[in-house]
Amino acid sequence: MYICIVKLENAIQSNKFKSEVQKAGLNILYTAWWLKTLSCKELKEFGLTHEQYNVLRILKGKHPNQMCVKDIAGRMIEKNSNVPRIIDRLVVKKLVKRTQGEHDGRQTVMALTQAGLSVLESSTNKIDEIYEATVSLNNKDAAALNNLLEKIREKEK
Amino acid sequence: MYICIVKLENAIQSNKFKSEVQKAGLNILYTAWWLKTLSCKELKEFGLTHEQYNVLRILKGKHPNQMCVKDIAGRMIEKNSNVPRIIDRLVVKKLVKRTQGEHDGRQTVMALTQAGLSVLESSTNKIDEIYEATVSLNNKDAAALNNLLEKIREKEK
DNA sequence: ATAAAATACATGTATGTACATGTAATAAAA
DNA sequence: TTTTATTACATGTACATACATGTATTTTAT
Repeated sequence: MYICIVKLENAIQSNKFKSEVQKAGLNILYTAWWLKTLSCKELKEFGLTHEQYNVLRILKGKHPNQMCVKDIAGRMIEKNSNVPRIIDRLVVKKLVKRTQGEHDGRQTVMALTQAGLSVLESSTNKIDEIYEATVSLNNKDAAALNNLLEKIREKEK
Repeated sequence: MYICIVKLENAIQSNKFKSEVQKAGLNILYTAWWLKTLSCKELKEFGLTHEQYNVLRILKGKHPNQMCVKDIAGRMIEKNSNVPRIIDRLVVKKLVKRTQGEHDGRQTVMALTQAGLSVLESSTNKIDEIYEATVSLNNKDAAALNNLLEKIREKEK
């Protein structure tokens, strides 16, 4: 049991930031890594990786209907994820059932199996629990954070 | 030229968030991916990956002195990075010089080469430029964001 | 001084990212 | 209708992550 290193300066052992904006960039990257690590540790006992969990969560959104690869990819957090290969592994574990598309022969369509649904539910409970215990942020702060993050990304590209 | 998708709801095509806190978690992960993609695209023309750039930046902090693997690893944003192998690639490109430690034979110590310093400087200029043009956040907002992110991580673990 | 423990790093494997390219099915154009 | 373009996905490669394990060197304990 030890106190988590809070300050970015400690986490990456540097205090030479050009600006608050540059520091914010690093802070977002570091916090994302921290959050990801947090849930990965929990997911491991369910035999899932972060991205496999993400795909299961997305599939649940349409359950018991099927989704094609493209629809899943569009909902992934990391857009360059190679969805077909993540699904390969979920199919091997029988958490997802994959069949050829009917009205469009190019598509492969996926649905959660009963096992997939059940693993998803227990792992989600576990992650919610950990977040509850570890991510210290009230609703008001979370809303402020959401606004700031969306502000960052608002420029044309 | 198109307008960047701002809202997380659009980015991951979902609006079923359990709470602002859960949404904030996803928002951080997505924004980190967005930032990373932004700089990766620029780094590519310098033949660098995100993590290789991070190592060069860290080495510059002590330049022209050397650093060992452990010191570099402690400063990485993603703590599970496999520093020895990232360095392998930088050595091949002659951006970093690696030698055996003297006062401790277990260590390998690294320093930037002149080429490494020069690539680092031009790529840093390019990235600063892109951030300036794309990351829309003023200093006050950035400071608020930094506080919120550090607040998230403040719990014991 | 010798054995045991710890440290610093290298290496191996499964999985994922980022991106290029290939292939079959569908849609659009001539 | 036939050609051409596009779409949806599969596959390949280089690099990175996450984690386990191996190896040499140093430190500590006996």
